Amino acid sequence: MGRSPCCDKVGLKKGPWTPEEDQKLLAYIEEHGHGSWRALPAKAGLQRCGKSCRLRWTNYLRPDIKRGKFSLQEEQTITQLHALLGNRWSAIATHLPKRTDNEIKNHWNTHLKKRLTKMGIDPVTHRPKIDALLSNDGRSKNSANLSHMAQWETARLEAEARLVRESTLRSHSFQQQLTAQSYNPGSTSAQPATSLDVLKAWSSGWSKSSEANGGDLESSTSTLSCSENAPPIMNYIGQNSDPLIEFVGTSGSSETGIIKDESQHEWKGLASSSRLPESSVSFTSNLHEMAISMEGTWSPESARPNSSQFHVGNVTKEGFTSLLLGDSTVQNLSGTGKDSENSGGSDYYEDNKNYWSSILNLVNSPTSSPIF
DNA sequence: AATAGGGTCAACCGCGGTGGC
DNA sequence: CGCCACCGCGGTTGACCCTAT
Repeated sequence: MGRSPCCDKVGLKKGPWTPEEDQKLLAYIEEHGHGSWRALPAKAGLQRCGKSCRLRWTNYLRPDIKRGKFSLQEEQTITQLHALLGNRWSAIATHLPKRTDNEIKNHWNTHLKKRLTKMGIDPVTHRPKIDALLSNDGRSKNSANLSHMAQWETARLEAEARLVRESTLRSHSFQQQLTAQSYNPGSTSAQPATSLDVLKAWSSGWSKSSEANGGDLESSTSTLSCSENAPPIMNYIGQNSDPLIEFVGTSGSSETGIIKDESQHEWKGLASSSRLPESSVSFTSNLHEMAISMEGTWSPESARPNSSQFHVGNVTKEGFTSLLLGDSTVQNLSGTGKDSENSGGSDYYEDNKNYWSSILNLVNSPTSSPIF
């Protein structure tokens, strides 16, 4: 096809860069800019392919790169954004100034992911791995989950479509801003920006509609009628008689668990066949891109003492992050008296709301990417 | 001191998206 | 409209480093 031969060309060097090569590349870019990466190596006198030069520049030589250990703040940011965006490292990197996507990806894979795993949290979904602890019959548990998922996805689509309509009516100016960002040309970070703004809009839209409707939305199947306090995302949990907690991050990778894959397929199928208004379709698409869903099953058993190493059922996502970062004060959360039948109650919702609020704060932060 | 095993991270690979022709 | 060249992204690899034995 039209793919460039790149490094397959004979005579081109591969492997680690020497200081001399670095110097050549630096000197050339400082003087001329990189221009066309493909043409650069010849002009700079390098026996490398353009791709290799670009990578070396963006991941190592660029002057605005911060190297060294990640701070706790950075780790928290990565964890939260990963919960939100999945493996979209470039999008995550836009919120960590001076860090490259490659560096963040490596740090996640070698440190943060392992820490989460050790804590019994699925690093893909950012939810506790409680199924195995709760059930001696993992298969039946999984199929129970799957059967719930179709319901959740249907309800979610309905809810989102409704929110779209409300949001459109309520905030025309917001829509203009959203549209402008969606079509921001040449910016690879535009998509996450849009998605996160959608989250913000959704959150605010919900609180308004909640006030207007007394928290009771029209659809009998809607999951938006369950909690007075929770933001809409949180409302996807708890409609069922089972309190639910599951975070399914839509990442670019395909090797994740059965539940996540099934969820995505369900979603796509429903989205393609649903009769949403045009604007809703794009909005919904963005929401899906936003990579947040919550489904699956959770049982009060998980909140009982001795049910697991820590009371995962009560640990909020904020708690996960803090646990990950060794925040003992939040660790205590998991051990407090929330192991009753009220596990899925207001404290639970409040904690989860806090988690997502922290993400929203994160993306709203002035130190974040200028796209916000 | 030698070495095996695990961890880390820079670099590569291959794919998808996009724009020009 | 289709082809091609290019760029950027995410996944993977492998060389190097560190630590335990």
